[in-house]
Amino acid sequence: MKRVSIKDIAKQAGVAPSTVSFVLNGKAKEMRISDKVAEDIKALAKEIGYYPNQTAVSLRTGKSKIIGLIVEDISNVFFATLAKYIEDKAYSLGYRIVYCSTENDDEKGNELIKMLLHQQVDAFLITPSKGMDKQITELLKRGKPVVLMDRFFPDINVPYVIVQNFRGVKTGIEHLLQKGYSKIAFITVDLDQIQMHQREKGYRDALNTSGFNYAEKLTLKLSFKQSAEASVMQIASFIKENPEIDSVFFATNYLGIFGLESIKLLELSIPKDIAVVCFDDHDIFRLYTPGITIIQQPIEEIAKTSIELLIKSITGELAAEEYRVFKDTTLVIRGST
Amino acid sequence: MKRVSIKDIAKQAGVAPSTVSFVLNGKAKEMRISDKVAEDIKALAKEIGYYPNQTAVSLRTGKSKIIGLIVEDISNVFFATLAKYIEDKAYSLGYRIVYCSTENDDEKGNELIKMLLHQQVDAFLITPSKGMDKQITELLKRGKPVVLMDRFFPDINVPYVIVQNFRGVKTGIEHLLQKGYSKIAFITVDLDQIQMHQREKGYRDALNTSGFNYAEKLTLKLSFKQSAEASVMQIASFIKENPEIDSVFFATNYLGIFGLESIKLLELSIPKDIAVVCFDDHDIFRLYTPGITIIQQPIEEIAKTSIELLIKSITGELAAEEYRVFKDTTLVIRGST
DNA sequence: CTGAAAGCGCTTACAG
DNA sequence: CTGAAAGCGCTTACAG
Repeated sequence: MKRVSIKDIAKQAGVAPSTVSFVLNGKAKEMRISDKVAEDIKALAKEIGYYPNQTAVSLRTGKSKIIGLIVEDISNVFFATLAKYIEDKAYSLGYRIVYCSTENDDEKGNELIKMLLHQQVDAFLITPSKGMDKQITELLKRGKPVVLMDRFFPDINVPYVIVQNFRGVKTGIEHLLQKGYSKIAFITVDLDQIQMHQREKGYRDALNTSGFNYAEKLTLKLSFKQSAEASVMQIASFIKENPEIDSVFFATNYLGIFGLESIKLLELSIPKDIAVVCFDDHDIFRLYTPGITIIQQPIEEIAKTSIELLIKSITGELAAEEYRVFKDTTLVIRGST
Repeated sequence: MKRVSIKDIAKQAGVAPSTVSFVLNGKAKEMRISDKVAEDIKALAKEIGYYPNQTAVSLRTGKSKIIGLIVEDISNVFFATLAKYIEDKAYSLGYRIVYCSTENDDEKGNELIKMLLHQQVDAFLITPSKGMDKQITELLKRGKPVVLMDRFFPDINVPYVIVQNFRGVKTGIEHLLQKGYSKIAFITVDLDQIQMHQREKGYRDALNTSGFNYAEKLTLKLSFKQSAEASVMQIASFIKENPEIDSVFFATNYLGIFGLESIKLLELSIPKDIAVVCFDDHDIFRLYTPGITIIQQPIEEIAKTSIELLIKSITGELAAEEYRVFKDTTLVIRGST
């Protein structure tokens, strides 16, 4: 079964290939092709089951309709979920997605970007890791549309979609205050990232504007590099040393606490009467159920908006004011009534 | 910055484009092009940073070097992990991966296959759901290489890579017997799938060949369609009604038990002194730690072998004897010493 | 040993 | 209103 080409249709319809192309691309009116001819061609194309050869279109137009999705690790739930929503949205807009994982290896990321570039990828959707700034600048220099998700570089002028970190944390803290908790421990990591700073600011701000005093000693910054066990131990003794603590806010799920034993241990080291709120949902918090409060990231929205920005960027409709998009988080109380 | 084409190199090297093409495709010897010319061209290409336009190559050769990965849901851990390993392997072999999720919707799957087909995808890697048999037959009819993963259709003659279901379960049961457990409950679902039959057979066989009697009443088949709560209740009363039970073997993680509450409830309804073994690792079993035994599926091996078969199939080197590949499971005792 | 030419399937100025 | 022609960048018989 040979594939039908535009030529076959032209031959059968008794017109030139170009006429067929115009009709099928909706340029019949523009090219002032008679309605009858246009209708005939459309009917014939449908009957025959014609479908344009995307490769030929790509070669001719220089557009592949392929979006490169670069994440840290596609097997990670967060990125996989993101990928799912991106897939949905992109396919409905006529784009395909080619994915790859950098595994936080800048060299690999570099290599992948280079490859995708040569493979005629139209545009890029990236959740960048720290060292990818140069590569992204390079993409922009080459005129490739790029949208960053979940993270961003303040120094690079590129569209991004991230979460309302400040506001999200503030809502979570206010929720605790409303419930009558006021000695709120804030547990975070020592990463020098904008998101983390914003979250910490949300904590302070919520306390101060609510008339409670922000107490620096209730903030615990874990070293990102230490072992899961060390982190758990640190949290446990922190809580013991500050018996006034009535609640804990985890600023991130990237606390470096992995492995079921560590998580179990963490659970055991937090007394049952201490309320727990955490930013984003992850393994580490699966055990705190029911009653735990989650500041949930809107993965679906991040995905959809990112694709939308990217498409706009491809078609040149993206205004500079739209470059920065912040999505609101949702407060979810798990399993409670 | 304009892209360099084969023509540019030809011009600079003072030869014809075809000569450049031959050299760069390693056909210099075959075409008896002088070593000097060949070396010059290679050096020039490297210096200039030449990279072939894959779209043009695709159009000309009819090969896109794109593999379509069709799974049920890319956001699911199992499939996402599979995707990760497939990505690794495929990229190293010069293939890209376009993914899509069927969401167990046959119509959507149909649509996706059709689309990928038109988008010039070279070959397909599929974890098929029940209703995809016709679509897969259609692909084969069109001469597209296909490899199935994790599931298969006994009636369709297509390569597949699955797990040693029978042997895996047998190993798990024997493990329990060795530990001194002999009243082993077998909990499965009422799906009429080959895998499930093989697993049940593994259970019986292990008991019978070890000199213990297979007792049918210790097998519980849950309805796949009922709610998570109903399943948990059924399991709980099953265990209560059969107080001789000293251990439980879960035949699958697709028991329809989702949601943390249900899982917690399940955990509570299984007395601590009952040993638990389960086929494959999943949310549902995360809480049973430490001490739980997992019959782990080799996702990485499934992925790698599948790609290898697919590539062989593309190049026409796949012999019929290689069509069926069975991978061994691994017995993992979680968290115990 | 090497080059000129055709052609993959499409789009799009250009000429009637 | 419509068609002939060029060209996207490559590969591969074919001719010398």
